[in-house]
Amino acid sequence: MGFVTDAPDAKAAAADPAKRGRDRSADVKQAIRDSATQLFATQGFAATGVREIAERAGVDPALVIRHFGSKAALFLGTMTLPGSWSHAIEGPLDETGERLAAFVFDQRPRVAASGTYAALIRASDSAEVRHELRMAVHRLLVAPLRHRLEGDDRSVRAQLVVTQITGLMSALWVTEDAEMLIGSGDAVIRLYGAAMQQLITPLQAR
Amino acid sequence: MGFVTDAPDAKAAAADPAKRGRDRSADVKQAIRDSATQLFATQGFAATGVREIAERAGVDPALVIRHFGSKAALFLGTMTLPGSWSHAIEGPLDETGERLAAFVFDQRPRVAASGTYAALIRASDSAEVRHELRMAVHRLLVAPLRHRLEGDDRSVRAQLVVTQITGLMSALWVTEDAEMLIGSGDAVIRLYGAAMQQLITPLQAR
DNA sequence: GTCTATAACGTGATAGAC
DNA sequence: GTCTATCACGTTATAGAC
Repeated sequence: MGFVTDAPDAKAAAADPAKRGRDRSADVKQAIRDSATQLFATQGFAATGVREIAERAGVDPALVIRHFGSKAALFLGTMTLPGSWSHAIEGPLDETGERLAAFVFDQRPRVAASGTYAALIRASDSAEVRHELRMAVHRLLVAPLRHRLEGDDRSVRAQLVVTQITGLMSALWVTEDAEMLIGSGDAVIRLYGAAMQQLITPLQAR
Repeated sequence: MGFVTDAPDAKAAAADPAKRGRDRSADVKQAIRDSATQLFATQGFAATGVREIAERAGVDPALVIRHFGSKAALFLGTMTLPGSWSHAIEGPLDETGERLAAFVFDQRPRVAASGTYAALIRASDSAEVRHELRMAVHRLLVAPLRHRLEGDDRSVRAQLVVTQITGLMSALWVTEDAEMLIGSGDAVIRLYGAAMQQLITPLQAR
């Protein structure tokens, strides 16, 4: 397979076999968590096997289940959206649209963010994953953004700006729309930023 | 399970057992296709079994594979986005944003459109599905829309309007964002429509 | 008692024999 | 076209090591 991202042989990162009992157990659990995070984010839920996670962590497959209950629970426990949107949301209000677009655009190579989002969307047939996803998006994006808006329909507008953001994330990370990448990032940021700005600070004009 | 949409017992729709040879074979194939379309659109790829598809079509499970090669190929062959966007795209240009938003919003109860889109997105870990999805979206939305735009950056703008559309589809059909439904459809259509209009007929002002 | 490893079960998709 | 075998999967039962 071969991943570009990091250590070619992260196996046996499991634990110092010299350790015993609770110490080693914690290490094993962490090794499983790390392995799962990597694999889920790069391959998704369905394509990643429990045996594969275990092998990469250097432990027995049964341990994965014993420690986390099920593959689904492990997925839910590890796949959490990283929340570093504060800078994009908290700057000057009249350029927030562009900052948001630029932020999404710049995350492209980062597997932690883009891979996690894609994995969650693709696993969203589970009601639990959908719930997790909605909560995370609300906490990280909708709520902070709504807090900054002024005027009418604040809630709906915040929600809709986030809908635009997730649309961009989907295009870049889920369906991987290549045209948009070559289509000059600058234009994307400027134009999509303006479209979001329309809902952040609405113009009276029409 | 119980589906709200249609015939409670569509089983044995397979074929008239009196028929022979090529005739019956075509009927069987169609019955499998119908069954698969229904089930994939309501339950998604992973949750739908070959046995289940076969039972609903009234045929042997092995026939499903024999006729379509694999479950994945059957999925690819049946899940195609319905394309009835013409009205929304072809009306007066200065209200296209609202028409697009309204069209998406009104599709909500229709499983054929919403379920198919959700199923495709969730199966988009397959490179083939991603390709299929991009082609369909381009053919149904990006190309017709770009054809109607004027001014600079037509291609990018068309692409970005479609990004907004898919964002709305994701929110309504994939993550199933409930707040937006109660959040008064009228406001959603008006506001999101305006945001799309921003890219369809850009204002010079700022 | 607690953590780990072996082996086995049930179910899924699919391939091959008839 | 139908039946049965195969193989990989998630998961569990159970026994071993400290």
